[in-house]
Amino acid sequence: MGISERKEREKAERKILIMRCAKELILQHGVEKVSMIEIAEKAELSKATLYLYFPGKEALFEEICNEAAVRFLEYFRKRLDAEKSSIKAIQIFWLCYLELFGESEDMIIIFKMKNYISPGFPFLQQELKKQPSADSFVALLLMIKTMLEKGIEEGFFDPSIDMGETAGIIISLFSYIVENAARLPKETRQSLSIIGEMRSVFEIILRGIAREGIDRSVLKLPGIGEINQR
Amino acid sequence: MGISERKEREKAERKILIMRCAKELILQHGVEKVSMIEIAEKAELSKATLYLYFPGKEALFEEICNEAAVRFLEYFRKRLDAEKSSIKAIQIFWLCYLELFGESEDMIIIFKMKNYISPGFPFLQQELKKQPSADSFVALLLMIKTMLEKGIEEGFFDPSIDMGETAGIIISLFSYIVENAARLPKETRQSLSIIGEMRSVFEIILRGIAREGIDRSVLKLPGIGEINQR
Amino acid sequence: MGISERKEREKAERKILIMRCAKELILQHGVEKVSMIEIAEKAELSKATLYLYFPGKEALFEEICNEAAVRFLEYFRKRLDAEKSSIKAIQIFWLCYLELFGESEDMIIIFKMKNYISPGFPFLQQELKKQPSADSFVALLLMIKTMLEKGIEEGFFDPSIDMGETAGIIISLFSYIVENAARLPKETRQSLSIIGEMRSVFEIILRGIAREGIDRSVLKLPGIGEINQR
Amino acid sequence: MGISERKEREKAERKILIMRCAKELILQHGVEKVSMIEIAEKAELSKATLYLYFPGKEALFEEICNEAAVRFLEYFRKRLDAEKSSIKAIQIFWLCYLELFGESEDMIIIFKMKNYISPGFPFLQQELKKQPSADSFVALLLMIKTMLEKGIEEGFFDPSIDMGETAGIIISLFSYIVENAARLPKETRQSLSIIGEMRSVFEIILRGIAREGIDRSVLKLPGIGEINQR
DNA sequence: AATGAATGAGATTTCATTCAT
DNA sequence: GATGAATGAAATCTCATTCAT
Repeated sequence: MGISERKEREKAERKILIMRCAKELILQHGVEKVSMIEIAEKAELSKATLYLYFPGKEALFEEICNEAAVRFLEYFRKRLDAEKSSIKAIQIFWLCYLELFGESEDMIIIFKMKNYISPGFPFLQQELKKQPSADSFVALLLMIKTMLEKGIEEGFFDPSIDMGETAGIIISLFSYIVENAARLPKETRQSLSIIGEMRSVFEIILRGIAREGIDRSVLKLPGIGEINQR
Repeated sequence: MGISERKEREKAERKILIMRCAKELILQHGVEKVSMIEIAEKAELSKATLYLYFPGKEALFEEICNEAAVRFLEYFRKRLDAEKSSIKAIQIFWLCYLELFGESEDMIIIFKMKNYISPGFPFLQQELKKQPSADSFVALLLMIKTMLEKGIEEGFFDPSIDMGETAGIIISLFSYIVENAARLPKETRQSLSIIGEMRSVFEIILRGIAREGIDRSVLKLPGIGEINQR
Repeated sequence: MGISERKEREKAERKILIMRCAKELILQHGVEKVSMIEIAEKAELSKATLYLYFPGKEALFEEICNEAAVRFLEYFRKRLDAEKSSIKAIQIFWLCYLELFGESEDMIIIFKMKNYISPGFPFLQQELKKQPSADSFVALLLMIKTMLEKGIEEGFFDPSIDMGETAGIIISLFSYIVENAARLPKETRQSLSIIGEMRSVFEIILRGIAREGIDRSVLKLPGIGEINQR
Repeated sequence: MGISERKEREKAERKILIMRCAKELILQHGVEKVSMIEIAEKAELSKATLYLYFPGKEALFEEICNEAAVRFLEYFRKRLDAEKSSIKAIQIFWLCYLELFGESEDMIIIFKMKNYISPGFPFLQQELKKQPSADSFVALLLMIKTMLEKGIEEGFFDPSIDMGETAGIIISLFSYIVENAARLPKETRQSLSIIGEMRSVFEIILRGIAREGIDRSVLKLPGIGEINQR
């Protein structure tokens, strides 16, 4: 029992090692340009060994992506409190995003991979069904949608707007900005301007879906200063 | 005289044929996956012949992209009237977009190619300078920015918003949706839902950048019905 | 009659034009790297036209080579006087070589082409018979051999030496130096050092084949100064 | 332990196999005309496999060349004795040359490759610096130069002659003859006449650079007969 | 007579994947 | 379980030569 457990643990560790190396390379060079040999070399394994842990390149990438998405969702859920208002939830969502974007770079991985694996998502959901790996994307989408719909109930957002669609827009924009930001060196990426830009976009969207007459100052997202205070 | 003219015309037609075949393949499989041999086969030419018309793959793709962008800009400028209000101009912009999106698929090409040639644009403009081929993207960005700034002057939009950034957001979103939409079969793509979705996005943005208190009905974009009436 | 003559003349002129262009390119880039299209462009003709005048690349090159060799032989024969001593003849040979090397670059063409067409010559004369184009090389070889043998008769050279072989050595060395020199820009090529080097080589050979006891000062070749005085 | 050693040996053998096949093809068709696919076919490997052993065509060729040059230099150094006179050293040099020319064909490879990699060498040494692969050629040149200069000190050779230049001449001639000889079938190549010819050339040069009055019989090189007796 | 257009054959190189050990 | 070695398939690009007009 002890032995088989250890073996299993070791196997899991190897898998994580491979995924971590792949992630680093993806962050450096972009998804398309990462090759199996590079990953193998970085992990100090042989190419053939990768195939013991993953049936192929595609599967490896999908798993990387899923894992990051699941982590984000958990991270967010942990910080979320059912009683909080939708606006508050959105602000927390934003903070989680910022943190994982800057620190673990998980957001970059998520969106880079999303664009590679399910480039049509969230707009082409019918195609999605063929790729079970996209489950976590769907979960993300639903979470945002739920928040936004709660915002309608609470009177912040315009009830005539389709929040499934809006959730898609938000994911798209974040995805797009992330894809761009990922090309910058890490220091630049964490600079105020990039994060400021993402905030602008998000705020414009929030204002765009708000009910007429809502006080816009409520829709403001926390800035960098407020993040550190948190 | 007549002969040389005809030859020239034929040569131009061949060039167009190649570009058309390349465009179709790009629309079908995405830019990255299109190879010179595929284009050659589709055009019923030999690989070598392509190189008579274009110095290389890169150049072929750039020309496809530029041509589409120039066409869109001209198409739009022809319909634009200097005296019209910024809101009207934006509506016309939207109509032009819709038409070229649905009919000639030029918008799809533009944005697909943009993502291939200048993936960072519009957010990483410093990288842009290395690629002179991106001139037409810049022109597009500037045109949108100008419209939005005119909207500030006319009192529609919030003067505290950076319209260069907003123009970038709009391009990004259009680019993103287009990239997605392009994966659908043509019929689906022209369906109400996709176009409706694009309209929603654009309208949300417009509302998001509008001054507080502006009558939102002014910011509405023409729907499918109105297009055909036009 | 007048017309057909003119036509023939024009045809010959075209041929010469093509050959001249090819020669210039060979001088610039080396034989292997010259392509038919380059020659055609330089001659402001189409590739296809070249094939009207020459059955193929090979034949074009052979003719260029032959023509240069014939010219050199004629040039030399005109300056040669049957009564002159063999040493004097060799010195004139050397002067002719220098002049055509520096001015018309014919020597460069001859040897570059020789190495391309009949790389084995002068050592592999049995293979040569398959290439009738090498006639002029043979003529050159024989001329040198004749001079050297006359030198034996006149008591300058060692009668135990095979002068056919020696003639081959001389051609080889000249060929080799020319091949090297041709890679230099024209100005450098005509500099004292290259010509000086060729002279050294030739003098060493002459001393090497001289009879023992011969006054070596007789074997000196004219230097640059003497050339211009001539 | 034994296993990894065997694997390493096998890998080295494969590398040697590839190089041997490449060498044979070079000997048969000349450097320019040998392609990676031909080498692969001859070695009964796939094209891709070659790239496991060599980063590219260039590198493969350079390694072939270097290896042959290094072997020759070692072969010669082993037979050389510091106390021996320069004339003796030259005779040993000649014997080494003959042996490696006839048996392993290394000399052919060296000079064929030299003409491909550093065609200007030894006359265009300024171009050489760009090609670090030419180190072994330089070493060869220096070795000959040193021998010749020792010959001046010992009173055999004319002190007014530039021995750097002369070393260049010798390399050129050997290179030239080798290039020619390599086109012959192996049996012919090893025949008396070719080797006799090379000997003649070398002897002529030695006589040409000898001091006046030196007994020419000292400058004789061992003939075929003497080689086998050795 | 001249040529624009086309092409077949071939070159180098890359990479995901397989398999014997 | 791990891997070194091998490879098939594909990509981009070049060039001498041919042929219809």
